[in-house]
Parts: sequence; structure tokens; C-alpha cells
Amino acid sequence: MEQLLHSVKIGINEKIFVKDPESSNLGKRIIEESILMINEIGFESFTFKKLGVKIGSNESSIYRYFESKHKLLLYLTSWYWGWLEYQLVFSTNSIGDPIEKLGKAIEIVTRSTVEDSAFTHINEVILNKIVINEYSKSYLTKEVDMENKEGYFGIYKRMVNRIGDMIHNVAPHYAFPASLASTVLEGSLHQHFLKDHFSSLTDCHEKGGPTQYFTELVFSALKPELHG
Amino acid sequence: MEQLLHSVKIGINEKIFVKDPESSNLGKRIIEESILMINEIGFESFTFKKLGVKIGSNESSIYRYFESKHKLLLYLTSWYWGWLEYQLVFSTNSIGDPIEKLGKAIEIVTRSTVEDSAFTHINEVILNKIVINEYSKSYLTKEVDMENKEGYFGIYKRMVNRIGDMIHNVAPHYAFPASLASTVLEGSLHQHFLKDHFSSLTDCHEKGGPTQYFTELVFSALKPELHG
DNA sequence: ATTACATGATAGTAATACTATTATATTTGC
DNA sequence: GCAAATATAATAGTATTACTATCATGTAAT
Repeated sequence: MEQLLHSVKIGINEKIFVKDPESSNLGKRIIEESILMINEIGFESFTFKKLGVKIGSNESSIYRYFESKHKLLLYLTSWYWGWLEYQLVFSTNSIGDPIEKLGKAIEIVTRSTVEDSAFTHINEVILNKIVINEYSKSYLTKEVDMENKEGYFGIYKRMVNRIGDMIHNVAPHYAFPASLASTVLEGSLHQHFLKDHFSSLTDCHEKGGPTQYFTELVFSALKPELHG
Repeated sequence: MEQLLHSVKIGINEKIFVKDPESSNLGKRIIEESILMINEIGFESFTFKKLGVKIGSNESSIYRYFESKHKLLLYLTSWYWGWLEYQLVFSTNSIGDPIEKLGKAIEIVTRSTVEDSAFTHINEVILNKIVINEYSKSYLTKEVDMENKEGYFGIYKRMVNRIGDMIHNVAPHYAFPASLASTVLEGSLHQHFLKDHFSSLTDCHEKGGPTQYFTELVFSALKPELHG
């Protein structure tokens, strides 16, 4: 399994980058250190100039990989969703029972991220924090429709669709499978954020909090429509 | 009723502004036109300089009211939540039955905003669009904990708590009233956004879509714990 | 050794998000 | 009605941002 994972590469829309950061050492350091830096100082304060200083490289060299910091954010979050999708597919693929399958899927997308040794230059735990704090900013823009057309959000959409399909397989007559799937994915990020910054607005205080909350929420919504 | 509404002023944390925009004509025009402009060009492209040109005033004069565009966003969104809270309290206050009361509350916070003639200089329909597109940016910052301590998000939190309390009154043993309340408020904005930009990720396509989706979601979650 | 390509260094630009200062209206108190 | 106080406007200035452009240097492949 470790071997298998080591040969996996998360496939990201090539329009998001100018030059593939996976293709060079500098590229990998851009990814590695930008994750740490965005987490430390936030996306607004993050600049290519500061990143250049940190990795002992030059601003202009970073522009060879990404034409803007917005594109870098799209890259990082796409990578995260691709990585999570991989976990999802890998862990649910062999499950035959639709209910059990959906349960496992909810667990995977709502749990706190654990480290993954397969991608040495990417810290998934910290990347998860970035997704919680910054993902919305990647699509809450005036350019969203154009960028959506270009396929920049493809992995995320595929992820929502996968979960929506699982919901459909459990309850074929349920009227809101896509909305429920998007609520779980987006709502999970939100509950994790609330846990850290507005603790009175959530009940998900322990480690498994969001998983338990969303598992109950989804299955009680589907109960009246259960298949079979 | 119209008379009553005309005498109501939405109370906003005074630390958010330097000078109360409700206290002068210029202040009101700042609010009125900033809503239109942020909706048109998006919060990132919006600047006080551009706003000054639009209202025939000067950048420096706008800084007398708000020390930054971030604070102006906090003001606008606080106003929106205060306005919505008013609608919520007004419409549910006289309802005795907890189930009916919660149902009405969900309807009010998930429906598409309708015009309100009580506040002539504020277009609530457009302000609602701003909240959908920009509200997350007001708290997804490195300053969130400090600003939360200052009470900048007080109205929103009160709103979530009100709905959480209503949930609790319907189902006193339900374990996640605050999470469910925050899911409805935040999720509603998200479903409205998806409707406009990622229609394949939602099933809430018609006008009453989000209301029906969240009403079913909440009541099915509470069903096993129903009071009485 | 030559060429190609990746990276680095430097400079420059228009715009942003302000602050500071001074000037001119407008309102208010007497 | 006038002075004083206050509100608003005009102008200038600053550090930073988010880039683009050009040229130099290092390194790797033929």
C-alpha cells in the first residue's frame, strides 16, 4: 500500500499552473513552503516576494510556476480535494452495502485530517487548515463563472457528485442528494472553523464531533426514503 | 406596522465605525452606494477612492466614517443580520407552538430576500447578495479572534443562538442544536450561491428550494427527539 | 564546447490602502 | 448676524502589492 501510494500523483487541471510544480525541486519547495506560510500569516498577507525570501529563491522564479497567488490557492486546494477524493475512493470502493459505504464516506470527509507519509513535501494536516480558512475565497470572486468553465473546480465538484451518488444509492427517492452532499462537505469545513473560533456556535467539540453530527444528520434525513 | 418599522434602527457595535453613517446624509450615501458598488464589482475590486468618485465625495471623507473597507463590510453584514433578526423575532414572537415557531424561523432565514420599504437608503435584496458572496471573508481572517472578542460578530452569533434555542425547545435531548442552527444559516447562504454558480451541486433550483430542503433536514434530524 | 533551459537579479509600473495636512463649506451657539 | 466649531474636500505622500520586462548567470543535455 505505501508503495502504491508513492506512485500516485494527484492530477490537477493544467491551466491552473504555468509550469508543473511537481516537475522540479523548486516547484516542490514552492508548494511545501507556501502551505506553511499561508497557514502562518494568512492568504491576504501572503506574497510571492515573502515566499521567495523564505525559500531562498526569487519572486520572478515563482511566477514561472504560478501566474498569481490566486492560482496557487486553486492549486493547493485542488490538490487537497484530489487527495481527499483518493482517500474516499480507496476506502469505500470495496464496500458493497450502500449504507455502510455512505457512512464511511461521511467519516472520511468530516474527520480531522491525519498525516499521510506518501507525499513528503506536502503537509496534509496544515493544508487542511488552509482549506478550512481559505477555500471559500477561491470561489467567492467575480471570476468564478469563467474559472468554473475552465474546470478549475473540477475535483471538488466530482467529490460532491460522488457523495451525492452515494446518497442516491441509499435513498433513490430523496429529493436533495446534491444539496445534502454539498452541505456535508462545506458544512464540515465550517464546523471545524467554528470549533476553533466561535465555539459557542457548534456542538462538535471533541475529535469525532463533526463526523457524529453529520452522520446522524444525513441518515435521519434519508430515513423516510430508505431503499429496500 | 410601517410606522413602527420606520422608527426602528438596527443597532450596530459602535467600534465598527468611526462616525455613525446613520448620523448624516453623506454617511447614508456611503452605505447606499457601497452596497451597489460591492455588488457590481466585488469586494476585492471595491475601493474608497472609487466609491468617492461615485458619490461625488472624497476618499478622505469616507475614512471619517470607516477606518477600512473591512470595517465597512462588517458594518454592512452586521446590518443585514440585524435586519434579518428583526424579521425573525417579529414573525415568530407570537407563535406559541415550538414546532411551528421553528418552521417559521427556518423559512425566514432561508428564503430569498424580499424588498423592505422601511429603510429607504438600503436595498436589502442587493445586500443579501453581498452577504452570500462576501460574508465569509469578514471572518476568514487572521484577526477573527480579536475581532470576535471586540464583539464584531455579535448579531450573527445572537441569530445562531436564537435558532439554536428554538431547536432546543422542539427537541430538548437533541445533541447538536448549535451546530444545526449554524448549518442552516451558513448552509442557506451556500445553497443560494451554488444555485447561481454551481447549479449541479444543489437541488434548490426553484424559489422555495432552500427553505424546503432545510425544513425537511431540520425536522427529520429532530424527529427521534421530539418533545412531548 | 555549445546550446538550451531554468533560475536569479534588478528595475519598473499602476494601483491599493491608507495617513497627514491644509483649505473650504456648513452648521450651531450666542 | 457672526464667530467658533465641525464636516467635508482637496491634495500630497508613503509603503506595499501584484505584477511585467529585461538581462545575467548557472546547470544540464548533446
